[in-house]
Amino acid sequence: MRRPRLRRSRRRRLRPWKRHRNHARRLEPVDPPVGILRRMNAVQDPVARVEAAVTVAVQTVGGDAASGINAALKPSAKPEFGDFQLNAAMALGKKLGRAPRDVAAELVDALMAAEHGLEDVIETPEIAGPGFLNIRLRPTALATALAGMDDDRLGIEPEPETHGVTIDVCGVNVAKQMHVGHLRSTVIGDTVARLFERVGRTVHRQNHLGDWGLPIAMTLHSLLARGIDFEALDLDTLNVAYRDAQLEARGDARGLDAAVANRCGPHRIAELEAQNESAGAAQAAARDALVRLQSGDEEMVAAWRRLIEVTMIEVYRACDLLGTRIAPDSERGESSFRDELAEVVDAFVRSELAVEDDGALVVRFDDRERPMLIRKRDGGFLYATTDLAALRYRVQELDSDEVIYVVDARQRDHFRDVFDACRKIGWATLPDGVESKLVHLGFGTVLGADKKPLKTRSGANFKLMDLLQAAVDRGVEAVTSRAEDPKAPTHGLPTAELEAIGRAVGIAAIKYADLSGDSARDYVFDLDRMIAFEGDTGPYLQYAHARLCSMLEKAGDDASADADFKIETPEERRLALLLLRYPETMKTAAASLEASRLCRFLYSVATEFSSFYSACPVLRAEDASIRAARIRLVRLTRDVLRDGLDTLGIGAPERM
RNA sequence: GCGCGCGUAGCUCAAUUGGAUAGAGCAUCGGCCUUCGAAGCCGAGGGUUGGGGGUUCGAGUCCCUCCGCGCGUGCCA
Repeated sequence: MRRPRLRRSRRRRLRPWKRHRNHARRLEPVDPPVGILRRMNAVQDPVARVEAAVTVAVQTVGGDAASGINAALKPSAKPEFGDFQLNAAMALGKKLGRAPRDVAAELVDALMAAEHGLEDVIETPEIAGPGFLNIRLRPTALATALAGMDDDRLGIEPEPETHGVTIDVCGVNVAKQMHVGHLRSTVIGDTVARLFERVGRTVHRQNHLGDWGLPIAMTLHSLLARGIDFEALDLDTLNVAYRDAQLEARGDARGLDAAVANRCGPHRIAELEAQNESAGAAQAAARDALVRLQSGDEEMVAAWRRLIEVTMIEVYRACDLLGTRIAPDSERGESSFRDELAEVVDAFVRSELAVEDDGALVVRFDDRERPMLIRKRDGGFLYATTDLAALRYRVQELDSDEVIYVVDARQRDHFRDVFDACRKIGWATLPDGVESKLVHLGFGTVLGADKKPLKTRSGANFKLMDLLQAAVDRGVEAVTSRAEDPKAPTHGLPTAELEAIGRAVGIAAIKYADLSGDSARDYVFDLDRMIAFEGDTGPYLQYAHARLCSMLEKAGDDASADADFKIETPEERRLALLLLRYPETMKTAAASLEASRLCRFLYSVATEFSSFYSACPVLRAEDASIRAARIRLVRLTRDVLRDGLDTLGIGAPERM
């Protein structure tokens, strides 16, 4: 059970380059086989041909000094600097002790050597500033490159990796409503899963339900004691029972100590004593209930199953509305590891990683004072114990070379402990020797306008469904009122259809706002801004997509023709160069677990398309070949936007 | 106390991991709809990147130091 624990907090961020260093490294073409593959690919793809030639040229000019030099082609900072830039000359110059501009000149010669055959692909690079190489693709090469990615996969080749990836998502607790704290785990977790799926990985979403232990037993006891009808049970009743059970069992030992110390009156002390006594009684009853549940008591087990069922109906209502692929096959709650906990502890004791301390069993680490507790003095297990069992299952049984926990950033220390312990005992190593990567993708808190964790006016947590409903209402309202305009493409659509579009718009607003920033940071939940439809929002992307669809619909059969691309105007060029970066953007976003990269990319596509749209007539283009070429560019843009939004888990209506 | 993290335009965020004049959106101001969807486009103003020092051809980014803020920190999850 992962309590989101919404407490006061403001800003928290891990530096991406620290957090994801391992991911970034994985992308670099360090192995010779990858280099060869790239060069084979290069036959078709002009950009890949240039990249391959650059690698060779840097080797040729740098010799031994070339190792460790970044020979990657980067998109130019500005259009004046060409399409791509190579910054290797400066670093190489430093290493060789030579003037960077001289090195740059040699790089140009090596790059344009006849053996690479690049004369038809790029113009002769220009040397700028301290030694930047500015590279410009010839228009025909650009057209060839675009055609190369215009297929079902949009240029994204599936990764050959056969191990799976496991992603811990959602983190719901049985008998409790989903609230804001679950939004991010669900949205970010599902999108990261989609990113991996999009690049061809096998993904296991795991919903680690808090469905076991004393809190659940307390709730069951409370419900049964009150003779609640389990058939008619709903989540609200359940929620109240959960809260009451917690309060009942809590007591106030600290208050009592304080009262005695402060010489409070006998009446106050007696009151607190009574409260503690009843708390003790409630705890004893809960323990008794837990024992019955653990021993398989029929009534208790049936009630427990019903508890989960009632909770999950609501969970899937939210997950479905959010458009996630989180379903019952993702469920693997704490209860499913209950029989492994003693053995997990034994394993740590046997390997002498766990030692007794003040009656408890702890695992110690060399580099930190705080130990990790895996068994309480009273013999009970802790969440770390369950997490260790679950982690072993995820690596070993689900065969994962990467396990990602999408959980509140404040649990960072906890996961560091669990991961290190898991590695120490050897459970992070797969049978084939591959070391599984264990990652905590910690996210920041959702704040209210007052910069404090988002709460209702009465101080309670916002129910997730209420939040979503508010966004959906706004979306439906906006779409409906716009459809009243006789000129609007949505004018006259049936109400049900307008509502479906409005729902997609409202949900897009919330999801995009959650995904488009650095996930580790807190953000302010401001529905007005999210749904403003202006600027960097989900609805803006949907709008661009709807316009593209609208043009293609008007183009009729011409939309499906594969005319040759013709890239001539600056707007066409900027859009084309951007689209070419789609495959790489997707791979980087997946490897770095940063959906925000894909968001930023899609936003650029939408704005570049808008500029192209106002500058370049498409359907009304006078020249037939230009018209056909632009229609195909529009189609490719639409496909990328649709595919990208789908990967984010955001719906893309054809009209809005 | 110790540990982890954060500080960029009035506000919300970027900056491709050390590259060119720190970029977007919102807000403000000025242009653009009888013509492919104006939920849009084009343009303007707005910055001592918390302060100081260092490393080098080059620092928002790396190192040191100070200031401010947040989170975590042994028997809850």
